[in-house]
Amino acid sequence: MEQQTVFERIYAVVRRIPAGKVASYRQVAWLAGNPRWARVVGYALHRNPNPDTIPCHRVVTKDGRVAPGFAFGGAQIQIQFLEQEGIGFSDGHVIMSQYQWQCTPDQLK
DNA sequence: AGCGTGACCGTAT
DNA sequence: TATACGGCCACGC
Repeated sequence: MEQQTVFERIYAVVRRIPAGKVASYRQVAWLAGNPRWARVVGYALHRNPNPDTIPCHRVVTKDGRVAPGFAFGGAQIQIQFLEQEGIGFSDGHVIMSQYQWQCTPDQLK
C-alpha cells in the first residue's frame, strides 16, 4: 500500500499550504515526516515542479527568503505571487512570525 | 549497487 | 555581512 515516495509525501504537504501562508523547507520536511529532508524538499520541487497542483511558491527558506533560482522566472516572480495572496514582506523577506503556516502533523491527517 | 546532485541549514572563518 | 564547508538524504542515471 504505502508505496508513496518521499517526493509524493512532500508534494502532498505543499498542496496543503493555504493561500496567504508560507512554509519553510524545513517545515515541509518536518510535516512530511522527517526534519532532515529539507534538501530533499528543494530537490523535489526543482526536479518535478507541478505548478498546476503544487503551490511551490509558498515554500521559502527558514528566514522567509525566497529561493534564488526559482523555476518560474526568479525570486521576484515568486515574491509577486506571494504578495498577491496578501503575504507581507519586510526588507525582501517574508515576515515569518506573521505569515508562516501554523500546522502540526496531526492536523494533516 | 554506487555516485553525483541540490530551490537547505548550521557553524566557522 | 559575506563566503565556505560539512552534514544531511532521496532520487536518477
